Amino acid sequence: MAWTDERIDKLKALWEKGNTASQIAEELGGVSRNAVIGKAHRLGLKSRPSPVKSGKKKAAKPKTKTAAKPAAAKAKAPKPAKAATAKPAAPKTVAAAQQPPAPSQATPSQPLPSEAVPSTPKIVSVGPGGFLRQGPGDQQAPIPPAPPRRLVPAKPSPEIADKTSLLDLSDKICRWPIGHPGEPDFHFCGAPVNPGFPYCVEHCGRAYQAQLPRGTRRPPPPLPFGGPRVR
DNA sequence: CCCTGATTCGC
DNA sequence: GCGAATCAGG
Repeated sequence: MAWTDERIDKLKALWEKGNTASQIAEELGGVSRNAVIGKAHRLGLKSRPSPVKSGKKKAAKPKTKTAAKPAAAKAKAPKPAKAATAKPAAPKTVAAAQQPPAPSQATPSQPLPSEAVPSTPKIVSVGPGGFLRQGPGDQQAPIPPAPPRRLVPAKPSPEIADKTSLLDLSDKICRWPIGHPGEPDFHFCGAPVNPGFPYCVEHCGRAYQAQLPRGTRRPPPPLPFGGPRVR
């Protein structure tokens, strides 16, 4: 079974939705669990709670079907794994509560010019509402906003009459979740996004306002506010 | 044993 | 690129 665009799309959606590889495989049909996992990794999907992680070393697995060649020894070097070289783990949150990564020790043959360490490698700007905004290279909402547990916005928008499902998400529609994942009527706002943000104008206000530390909250920004420049 | 995802490596 | 085989933790 070939990995068509649609199948890949579904794989992504289901994977990120939290389905297990087995479930995804069954859903897609024609593929094994391993195929799903393999594809997921090739797609660069992030790993989800996996039982086996490693900090342990992996045992080598000599899987030579036709001919066993221990002598060859392959190029299968035991992965040093976390060598802790200059490899930023690419933190996803830009929240203020971010912790500095463990200081890597000096790399051999790479004398550091000095301790000149860029304090803010990422481009971050502040939007009118006081929330942080990310540069184009690093997309993703700062923090998934905690959606209202028991309160649902009266009526988000008429467009979602058909329920905006996970599969319907795009960068042009509001991703604000309505309801709780798992509920039969769980869906997303689906309204047109505030340009440059993952949510519509209304939900941008809610999402980012909620990010502000307690005590420093300021009155809700006058809506609509328009990110970079709305014209 | 079952499940899970991660990884390897022949194809 | 694909995925069976294998590994390894729960």
